[in-house]
Amino acid sequence: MKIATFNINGIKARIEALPRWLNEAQPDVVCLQEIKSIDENFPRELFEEMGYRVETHGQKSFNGVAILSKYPLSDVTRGLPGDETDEQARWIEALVEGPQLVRVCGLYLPNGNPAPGPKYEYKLAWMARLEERMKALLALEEPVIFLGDYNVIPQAIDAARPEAWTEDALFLPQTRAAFRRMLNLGLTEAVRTRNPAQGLYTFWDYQANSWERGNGIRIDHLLMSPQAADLIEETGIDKDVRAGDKPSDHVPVWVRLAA
DNA sequence: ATGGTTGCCGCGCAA
Repeated sequence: MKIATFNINGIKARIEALPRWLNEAQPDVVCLQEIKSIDENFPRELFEEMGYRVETHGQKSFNGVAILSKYPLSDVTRGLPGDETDEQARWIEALVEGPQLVRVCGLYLPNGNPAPGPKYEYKLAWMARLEERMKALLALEEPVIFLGDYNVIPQAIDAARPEAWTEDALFLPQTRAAFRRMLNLGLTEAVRTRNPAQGLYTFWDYQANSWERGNGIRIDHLLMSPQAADLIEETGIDKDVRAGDKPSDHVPVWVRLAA
């Protein structure tokens, strides 16, 4: 079972690139971020015709997350618990009823810039709520994957030019400490645990020829519960997608599980 | 490089 995360930066803008990648990569489950669409405008039929179930948690213009799955989805939850006043669509959770029962939590963690400021405070508060949700689901001792755009550069080796990010909300010490706390709950970061190499990136800014210059960062992650980590067979970053026609600024990241 | 680019039912903002 192949499970992926992909920040598409707008479903309308990716109406060709996303199906193209789905046909090539054949993932069973995909968590999408930044669909930038309300539920009613999401082209669900397009993906249903490709054999996917579709669950969305949309928002007008900004944010918005979704899950595509070749297997039935149940127990769908929209919105990260812990703050009833939070209106931003950044969290969707579902139980995938495949050969393995796996819970997937698709997340779009706030960017947080500029820092310091209210946006950074919101990011840190959101990360605290995420940690609480992780604790609650880890207590079930079942396969769970928390995957998406974390907007966190975990270490200096996760940026081509780490010195350019020292004041950025994606790389500030408080941000990295909050991410480290999540790993310390007992979660395994799928890509890094399988590949310690430098130069693994998942995002290249549209600006300043970042892609051509190799100026990337690694901010899209899959965090696995112990029961999910035990099933990992392979991980990957579909870097070539960034060189395709009308690409997102992020590329897909995936894990293949046993069975 | 105080710029640069992309997407959003835009009229600036978020990334």
